[in-house]
Amino acid sequence: METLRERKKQRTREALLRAALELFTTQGYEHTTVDEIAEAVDVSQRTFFRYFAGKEDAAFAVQAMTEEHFVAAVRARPAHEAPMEALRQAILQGWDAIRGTVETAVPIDLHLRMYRTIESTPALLAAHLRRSAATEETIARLLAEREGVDVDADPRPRLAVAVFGAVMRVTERQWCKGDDLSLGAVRQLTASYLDQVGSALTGNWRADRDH
Amino acid sequence: METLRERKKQRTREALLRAALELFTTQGYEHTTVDEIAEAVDVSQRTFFRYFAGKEDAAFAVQAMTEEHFVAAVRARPAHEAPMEALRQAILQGWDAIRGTVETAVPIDLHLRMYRTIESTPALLAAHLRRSAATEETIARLLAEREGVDVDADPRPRLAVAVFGAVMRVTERQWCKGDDLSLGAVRQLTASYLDQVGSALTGNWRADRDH
DNA sequence: GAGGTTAGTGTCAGCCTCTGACAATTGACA
DNA sequence: TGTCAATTGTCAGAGGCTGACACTAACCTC
Repeated sequence: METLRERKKQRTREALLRAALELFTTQGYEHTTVDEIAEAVDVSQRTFFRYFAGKEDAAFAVQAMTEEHFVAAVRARPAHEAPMEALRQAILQGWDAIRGTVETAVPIDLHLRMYRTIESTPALLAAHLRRSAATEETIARLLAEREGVDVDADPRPRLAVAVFGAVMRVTERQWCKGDDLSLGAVRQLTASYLDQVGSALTGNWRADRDH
Repeated sequence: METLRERKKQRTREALLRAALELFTTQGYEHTTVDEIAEAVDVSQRTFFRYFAGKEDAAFAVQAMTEEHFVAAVRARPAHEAPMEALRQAILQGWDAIRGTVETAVPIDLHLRMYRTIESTPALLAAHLRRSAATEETIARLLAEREGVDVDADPRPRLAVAVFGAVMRVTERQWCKGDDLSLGAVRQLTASYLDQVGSALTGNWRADRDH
């Protein structure tokens, strides 16, 4: 943020991002045109595409930050931790750290509402799942290196990470459907669901149906 | 397939589908325009959109058949089977049944090559993951009903199905990357990876690194 | 501080996906 | 054979996205 130029650029980008998220969450992603976003910030449509690769890119700009944060958190876990435990700790601590990371760019409330929009917009949900898949690949390589196994010969890193990702997806989905759209709620859901994976796989659900 | 009209429609649809998949797999999905597909079958662009909701819809027309087949296979499993075992049997038997199901519409080889294209095309991969998520939701409800639990109150059905789906994704990915693009190869990979989930989750990979 | 350099922006033209409207064609059926 | 209905083609247009080029504003040097 040295020169006037850079500050102006930063401001334009943030204005575009905020306008985009605001429009997406209020009137829907599909019903928001790039022209509208550009007009709300009073720049040309062409300028929008100079800051974002497309509508989708704007929709996930904040998510991208939290993903990076999560990867860094996994990398920072002590080497003696078992893989799944490292992932669990990283995600739980990640939910706490989001507030600080995100709020530099966008109101935290807007970011949380955007989750709902993503979950209920087919095109965005698809993009979200693909992004998650990419992150999982990164994490799988990271864990494989940590544990000293070959990620291409041994399927266990990818399997473990995929299972973890699957639990996270179910968590997000349930969280978005509920009323309590707070960080505390998602943190609690995350821990709860991670604890139930084992029980879910053994598959004797009929024994105790009062879950 | 009674009237001449219906036969013509069927032929047009199959011609469009085959032309689309052929073009997608040879010159790439993004580099194929709808105009090209329509021209290859000698119909107007508008007609293509009367048969398919979009390029993407054409790309997944065959996958949609196999997904339905899988859901039906799960529904047909005996009630005494544990959930995960039912899924395992359904998918393994599904891989065998694909040949018959698919070949009525498209050469089996073309369908298998399409998997690779999907896996290597970001837009298609995203759509594929979303479709899988939708199928998983269907299966989760099915299993919940089978086991007599409430799918919205008890997270275990969704968790189990999500984990299963995660394993399938890793399997598909590895299969597409390899050389042997046959049904036997994917069947074997599927069984192998399903067997390794437990081992992957316990997370003591360092003990035996020779997987 | 004037003048040249560079970065960011606006404008314009164009491609591609997809949709609605209307007219033309073709199969179905009495 | 003539009417009816379904299928198709044509046309126009919205919306996402990109390349080219000119213009403006910030930067940097003298």
